[in-house]
Amino acid sequence: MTESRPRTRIQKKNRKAILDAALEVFSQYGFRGSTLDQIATAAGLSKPNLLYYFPSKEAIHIELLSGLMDTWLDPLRALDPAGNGKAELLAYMRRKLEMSRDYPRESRLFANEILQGAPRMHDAIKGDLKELVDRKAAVIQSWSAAGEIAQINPWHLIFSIWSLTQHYADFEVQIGLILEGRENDPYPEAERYLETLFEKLLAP
Amino acid sequence: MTESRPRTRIQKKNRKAILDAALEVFSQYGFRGSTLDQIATAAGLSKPNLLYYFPSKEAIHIELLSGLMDTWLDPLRALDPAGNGKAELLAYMRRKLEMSRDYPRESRLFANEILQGAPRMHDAIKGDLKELVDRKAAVIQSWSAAGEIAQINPWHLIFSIWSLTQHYADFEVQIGLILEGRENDPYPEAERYLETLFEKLLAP
DNA sequence: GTCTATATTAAGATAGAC
DNA sequence: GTCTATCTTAATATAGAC
Repeated sequence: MTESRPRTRIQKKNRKAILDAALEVFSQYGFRGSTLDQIATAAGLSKPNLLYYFPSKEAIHIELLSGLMDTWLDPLRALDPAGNGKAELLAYMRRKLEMSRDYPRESRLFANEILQGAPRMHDAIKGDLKELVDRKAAVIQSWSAAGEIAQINPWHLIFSIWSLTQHYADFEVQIGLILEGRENDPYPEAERYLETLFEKLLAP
Repeated sequence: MTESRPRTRIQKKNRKAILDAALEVFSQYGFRGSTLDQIATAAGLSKPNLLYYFPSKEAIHIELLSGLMDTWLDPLRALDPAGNGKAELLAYMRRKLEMSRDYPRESRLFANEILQGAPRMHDAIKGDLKELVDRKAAVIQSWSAAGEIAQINPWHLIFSIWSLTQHYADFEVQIGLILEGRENDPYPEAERYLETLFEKLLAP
């Protein structure tokens, strides 16, 4: 995926600026709704100069997505079968919530890709992601069987952790408007609320 | 919003076909990522004929969104202050899950609009939606005070009902790929899982 | 009401000077 | 490496015949 390795300092800086600008634009408008003009402007470069660094609009998008999948799955990979079930799952939820807070654009880029039918992530979801989820679902089932946590459907448990945490990034605008005048930063309350929710849900 | 009322049967039929096609396309690609060509093809009409019924691409989008807001809020409006707290909230969750199952495109249209910064729904969210949510949050608080349900943040409770149910529509592709070979239809399990979750969360 | 033809602008991408 | 100029295609929208 990273065949062309940047050499000079200026190349590194510009590639980084382009990817950051593209993340900003793609995460808001999706692939087809974004234009090279927007990305070039956001990156402070001309359109042809942008295409000096990347061969096409699609190449930028693919570069972003392929970098994303790994980062996105790291918290789930970190779920330790040897650890305590409830503690591990709560820690996973907290890490996912932190990612929504710290990387909301990445979350929205992913959401856009799925909404559009996952044309570029289809294989990664069907392959690596499914395989990882199935593996971790078995771990969760073993925690249930050992009486560490309640008997619950592990796949839907994972979906619920995803949806509850990513919602704060993906629907940030809506949440901000509804909580206006009440909570400037929804995350502290979100963490308290979700901790309570999963404590109660997982209690055997 | 509905200034031009269709007269003839054929007008009604074509307007409906256009709005249905537009829902299909907009919900997948967002406003900017969708083209009139796609919508016209999906509706079985020529592009100029489509623009005979609607003055512009934006007019179609606005028509869809303004129809959506009301339908979307009906289940929350139905939350009855006189009813039993836990039963009312579980019924709300079930209605929202049914909407994800029966109207997934509407859910994705809404998700796309929020992801793009809610340019056309901003005022409706800040106005009607916020007002309704604040009102129902007070109802939920009164249920907590009366000991009918646990003490929990009512705003985040509402967010959690939205995220958990809408996730099955918005991330349908991802869920389908992960559950492939396991559950053809995720909704029966989703309902069981979410019932358990909210039973445990709301128990005083 | 519906179509073909077309005007007009925007978008992805390239050529070639510096 | 970066720019201006430009090619080409696609997109919104309109004109005008039928």
